[in-house]
Amino acid sequence: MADTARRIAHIDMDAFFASVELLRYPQLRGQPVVIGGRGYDPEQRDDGSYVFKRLRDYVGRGVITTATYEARAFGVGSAMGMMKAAKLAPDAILLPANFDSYRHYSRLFKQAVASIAPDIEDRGIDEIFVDLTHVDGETQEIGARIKQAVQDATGLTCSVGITPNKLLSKICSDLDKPNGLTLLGFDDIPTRIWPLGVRKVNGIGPKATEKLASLGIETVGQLAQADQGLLQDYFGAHYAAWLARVAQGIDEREISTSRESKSMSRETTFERDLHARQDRATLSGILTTLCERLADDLKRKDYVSRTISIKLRYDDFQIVSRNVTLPQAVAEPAAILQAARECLKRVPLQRKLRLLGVRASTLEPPGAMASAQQPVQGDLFA
DNA sequence: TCTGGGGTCCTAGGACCC
DNA sequence: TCTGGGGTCCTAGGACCC
Repeated sequence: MADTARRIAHIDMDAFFASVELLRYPQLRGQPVVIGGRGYDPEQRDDGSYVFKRLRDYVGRGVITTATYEARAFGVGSAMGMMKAAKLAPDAILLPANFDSYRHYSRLFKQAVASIAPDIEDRGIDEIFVDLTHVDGETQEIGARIKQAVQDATGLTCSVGITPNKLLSKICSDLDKPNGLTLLGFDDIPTRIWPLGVRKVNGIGPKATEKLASLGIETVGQLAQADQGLLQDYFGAHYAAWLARVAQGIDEREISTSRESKSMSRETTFERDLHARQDRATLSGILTTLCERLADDLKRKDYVSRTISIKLRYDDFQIVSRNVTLPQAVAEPAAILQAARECLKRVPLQRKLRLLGVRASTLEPPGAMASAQQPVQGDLFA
């Protein structure tokens, strides 16, 4: 289908986790608030009021997952380490993440949009793509209706971009945050898109941005003018061709309304770095728990897995992974644990560890369920 | 004591098969 | 005294996204 015929919306909830928390704690409205960390909750006084933790009081590892716009004014943002954030905004209110609550509001917001336009592609807990091509009405008016429906269902605002494709809509939903509604057509690309930094493009990350900068390419417009041979030399034919299309605002991808999971995983960062020998019992317990949780996830979603992987992050942040593909798909915790131990044997364990993870991929419906597994054996993390 | 946890997709090399 | 060539599966790592 030609892009000119399509109307694609990208809908992004504004500061989602933090906004949900403000529904629960409206007294914090207008203040810098960040979500992150673990192992604490606001303390409730006898009179029902709360004692909130400040960012400066936090000890431990972790990152900020969301910051209110008041907190962002201090330079605090998503994925920033807590210690760094505490230096920038020591007095910001700190709240722990409450994923059950976010999932609840996520469902409400998606249902509200679905009542207006049913062709929805899930892009995580707080954003979606929606195909409005066959929805009656003016684009602007549909956008306003969607925002109102989300507000009515959740009490939360979102930002919406509506353009002929996913690439442009994703960029546009970000142009007027929070509570924005941005429409754009192909004719607007030179004036609205080309001045933007390449990093605004979904799929151009930190590495590619840096590489492009080294070629003197900072904006999408400069990318559009770049020599194709040069891009190929630096990025390979495939990515170079994609970059060229993206710079022209070309993106033919369809909305994908349902997708099977490709993998499921569980991982955890330890409160302190652990050593394979000295902390063997602790690590063994953690590995067992991860495998049990993963088995629960598989069971809940009704999958079995043929490939089990482990992931380690050393104290120097180096990541290694090992995986094993089994003759029979598995879902039982003991079988996953056994496979994970096999993987562990093949990984260097001299350095201290910061993170341990287990992943299940090559997922299948249970069908012919895996036969009974051998009892777990071996010494590693026993 | 900077730097979470859950994902997807791509690349590249080796094994193995016809 | 050359070492085809395609296809698939498996493994490990890396970029990127929310």
